Amino acid sequence: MNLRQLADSLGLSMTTVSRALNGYPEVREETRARVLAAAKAANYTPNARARRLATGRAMTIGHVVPLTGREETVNPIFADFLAGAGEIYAREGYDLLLSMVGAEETATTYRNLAATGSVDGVMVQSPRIVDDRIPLLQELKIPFLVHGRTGEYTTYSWFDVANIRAFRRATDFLLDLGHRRIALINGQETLDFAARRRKGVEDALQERGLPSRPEWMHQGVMTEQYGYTTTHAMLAMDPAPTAILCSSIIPAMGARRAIAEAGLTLGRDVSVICHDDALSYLGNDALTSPQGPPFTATRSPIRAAGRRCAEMLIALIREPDQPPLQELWETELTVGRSTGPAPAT
Amino acid sequence: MNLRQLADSLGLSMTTVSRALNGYPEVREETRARVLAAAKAANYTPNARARRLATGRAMTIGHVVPLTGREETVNPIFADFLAGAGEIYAREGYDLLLSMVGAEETATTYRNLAATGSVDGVMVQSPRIVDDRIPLLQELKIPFLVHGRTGEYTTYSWFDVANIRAFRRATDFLLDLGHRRIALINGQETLDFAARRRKGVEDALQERGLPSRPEWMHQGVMTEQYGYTTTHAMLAMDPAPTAILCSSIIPAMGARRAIAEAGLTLGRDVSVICHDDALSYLGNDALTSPQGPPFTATRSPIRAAGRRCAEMLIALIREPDQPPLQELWETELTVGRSTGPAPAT
DNA sequence: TCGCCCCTCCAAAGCGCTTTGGGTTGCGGC
DNA sequence: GCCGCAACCCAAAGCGCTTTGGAGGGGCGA
Repeated sequence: MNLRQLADSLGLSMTTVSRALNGYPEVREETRARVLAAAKAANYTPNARARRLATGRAMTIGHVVPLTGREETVNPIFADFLAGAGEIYAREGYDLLLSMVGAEETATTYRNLAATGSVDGVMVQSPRIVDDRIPLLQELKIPFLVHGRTGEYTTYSWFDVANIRAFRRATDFLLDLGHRRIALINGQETLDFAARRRKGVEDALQERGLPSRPEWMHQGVMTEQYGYTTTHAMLAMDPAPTAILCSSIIPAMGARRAIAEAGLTLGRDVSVICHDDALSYLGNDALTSPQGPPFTATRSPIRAAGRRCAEMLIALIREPDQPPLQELWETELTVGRSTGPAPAT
Repeated sequence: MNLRQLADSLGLSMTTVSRALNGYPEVREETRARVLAAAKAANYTPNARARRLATGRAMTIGHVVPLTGREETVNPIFADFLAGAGEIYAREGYDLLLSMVGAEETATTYRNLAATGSVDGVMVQSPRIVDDRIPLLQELKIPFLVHGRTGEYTTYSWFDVANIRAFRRATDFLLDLGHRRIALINGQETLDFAARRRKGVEDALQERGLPSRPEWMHQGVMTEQYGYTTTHAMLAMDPAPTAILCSSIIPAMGARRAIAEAGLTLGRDVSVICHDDALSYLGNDALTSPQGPPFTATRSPIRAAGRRCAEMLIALIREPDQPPLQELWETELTVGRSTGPAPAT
């Protein structure tokens, strides 16, 4: 069933039927009702391909998720981010076009999406400290929103969490507990968010006149194994750190494993704070444990971020000539069972 | 730059240019070369929207990922599965349309995708024991591949791993180690794969004349917390199980946490076997640990499954009238450090 | 030289929708 | 009775591509 057949069956023109269905005012309410009833009865849905061509809008948003590292690891936050964004897209009638490619191919991918016109806008994730995707997308004149930020960030739209403040606060929290030997297990510091987090840690240390010791400042792809091996190695040092900051709950779980394996107790012998994106299958809430959540964490639900990013991007698509939208969310420090006063030694 | 402009600039018709670009034989090689050179110089890429309308093919594949549980948890395997599938789609020129919706809305979503013609085929994931999506898609006459299987599974195309055999084998492994008190932390048993895994466990127990004790057979959404709370509760029982099978590495990590917290040693006091989908950020390989991988596991890389599923689905799209494709992969039992002989008691 | 065929290329007709630019009709005001 | 204006509705022109059904011209055999 297509528009022409529906129009013929109603004895109306395609124009009128189209207008009736799309809510235009030039059609009598009685006629509109007839059309809607017939469309429903015939189970008619406009062909999206034709509509996209006719309107020039793809009603589709592209997410290009970069795979990182040799193993092409998928950043685990991305599933929940997508779930959040997808909620909004579905509500607003947008489709989601997903493309997962190695970091080197992302530029080509964006270029292609723009050239073929298969999307109305794109989401940019995990920006690097220097990231050519942003000038590229500006050149391509395609609406985009950056989740995170980098470089000269007054010229484009972004959504970010206050990474420096979050990690500064977390470090202060450890310092206040008496910790002086503080380590960082960070994401890859070519990524902007990781660089910021490191700065937060260093700022806090510096303010108290403490050096940041290179042998305790680690960066890498944030897997569980990475957290494990790094912690394992650091615990063998003399002196060993008494507290560890982790850039994500996943390496934090690896750290926990290494600590347990070394016969130490988390939150007593070694403290751990991580950033918690509130991943749905790695919950860190207190629900099930009356003593509080397992990890002390800087918390910022990634799913909510996905929702907000989607809203902002859609706003940009609808009103392309507005000034850049920028939004910075604070994180929340939730105290859990993974931190405690620095051991006496 | 569109096709007409390119054709005009070359002094050729749109027909010829189109044919030259798409590799049709009715064009002289010299002309084709000229066209290709001009297209490249002008940075011409055909408009995908127009092409989709003209060809009637969407060159897009839909993935409808069901969110499960009250928290609308995203199954963690889905990111790596998508990464695998996306690799193949990119290679074959297909786009990936992603839709994440609650389990109740999946039917509507499929119906919509079919009606609007925005996809050429769809991937069905996490089939339930009775799943109305399969008859629905058959009725809609849209090519689909089921990742997993259910019901009368001769009539449609699917890809699955041998879940019964995998968990039967894992249970036998524990039994051979002397364990007699064996627990299962399973996924939701309305899902077909979870039901099969349970059957595998029960078959193995039954063969040795052992009962499967309901208080040790658990099912739920496979989060880390779920593994933790379930294990925590079981360890407080008298007698407590000496071995636990987990349906995924994520609850297994929760189990490990509960075991450590109870002052017990994994692989000595309590053994754990899990199914390992080889998630990229939760690696279980031996690379970094000479004593072997952390968990003994039935292993089946989900990313490879994604690749294979994509290949099969594309084959179905290209040749819709062929008999159903069906493929069953075996899992591999990798022995790690989480299992050991049953304790003496 | 003629006729046929093959090699190249082209005009035009879609694909199924939206949207522009009118046409008709009916009614109130003068 | 005529004009102007809403209120409704329509025909047709796209959107940018693919594809059908030729058309023209050169080479070859008769």
